[in-house]
Amino acid sequence: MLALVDCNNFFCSVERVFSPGLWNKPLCVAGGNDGIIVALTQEAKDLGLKRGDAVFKVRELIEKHNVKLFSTNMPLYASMSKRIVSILKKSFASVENYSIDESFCYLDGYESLVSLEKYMREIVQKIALYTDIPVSVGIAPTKTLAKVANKFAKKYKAYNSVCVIDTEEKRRKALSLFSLEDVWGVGKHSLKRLNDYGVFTTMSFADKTEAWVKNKFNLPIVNVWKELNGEPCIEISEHIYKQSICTSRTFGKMLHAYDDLKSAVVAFASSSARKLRQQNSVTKAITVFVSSNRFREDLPMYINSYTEYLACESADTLEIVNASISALERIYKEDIFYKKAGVILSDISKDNVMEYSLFDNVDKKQDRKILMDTIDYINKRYGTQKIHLGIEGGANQLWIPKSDNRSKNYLTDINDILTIKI
DNA sequence: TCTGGGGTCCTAGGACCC
DNA sequence: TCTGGGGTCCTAGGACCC
Repeated sequence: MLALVDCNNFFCSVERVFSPGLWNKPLCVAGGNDGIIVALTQEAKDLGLKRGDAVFKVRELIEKHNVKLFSTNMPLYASMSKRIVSILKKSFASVENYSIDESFCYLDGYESLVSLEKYMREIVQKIALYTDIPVSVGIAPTKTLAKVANKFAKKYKAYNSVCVIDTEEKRRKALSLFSLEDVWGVGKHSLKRLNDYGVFTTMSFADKTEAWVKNKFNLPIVNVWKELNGEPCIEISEHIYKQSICTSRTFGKMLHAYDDLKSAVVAFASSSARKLRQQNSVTKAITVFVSSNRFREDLPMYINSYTEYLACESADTLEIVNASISALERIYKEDIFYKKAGVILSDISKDNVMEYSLFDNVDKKQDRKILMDTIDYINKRYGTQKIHLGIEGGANQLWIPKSDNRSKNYLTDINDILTIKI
């Protein structure tokens, strides 16, 4: 058995922790550039707002009902996420941190507990006590069934935050009430194909024979089918480090001049390099992509990318930045208004298996390593961007996305710590 | 005026080998 | 009419996830 612990409306709940007056009010969190809604509370959903709505299209609705709108504040959410994961890690031997707001806890060895359900409920209370974040728990023999159970725990108050699928009877009951499009791993495309074959409900899909499913679908859907029938197929995530690292932004305004675009790309490359070093990894491939505004039909459309390969692995900001500049030089075109760009690092491995080039000056490598460590140390201690490359530009970088409604960094910046008056 | 940012896994098909 | 048979590795792009 395993338990999926999932935070309710995570981004919104974190904002509410620091604005307690908002617990029963409608609130939304917008994505980068305050472009689209990425998270919203039940109260906001009840007003007709949806995840993915373009903010400018629903502005009227938001103002009419006095919906509180926040810009994304990832450092705040990441810090809160860490606190919740650390509570789980103290309670279970094996925890897989699946996403910023979800973790799988493996319950092998915990079966002897009088009641798993009761134990999980205590953890829910502990998380609420320590962090104020409401979470829901789904317990089942497979990840996909735990996802199903979790949805029930969220949807129906009577479960009191914890739902268990541990018998065949409960499994069949849950699947007959569960919408096929909500099944983990069934996307738009697969849903349509299933519908075309006359399969419209989760139960009828699970009740198909294995031969039928294998004959018509590829591995991912076959695995979903097995998991719905109680056979675990999705392993514990093996990757202890990311296999690709991306930093990309939609710009606050369109960029035209090469130098402006270059500052953005350099900043993204530099940020990706920092993330790379954080997980003690090195990269060999640096991809830069640029794009015009895909919604502007009156302007020329342009999307392109180029990948530079390093002679040998590196986590050195200067090397990665240089590679990204030469990639940008290959794809930059004049007469284009750029709206988005990004830098992707791939071909990543652990830095302890790093190769050195026969033609490299070893001293230089060591010096660079010390330089990077020092920069990371200073930026960690005194704030990101305290030390950065000159070509990233100053404080008025043109590419910086809009985020007018961003909350403070209550948990990660000493200057933003809340003052409580008693 | 304004339409996000980050990941993973799988597969088909090309390039290459004997 | 016939035009080998069998592999491996790599990559771009699709599908899906939060």
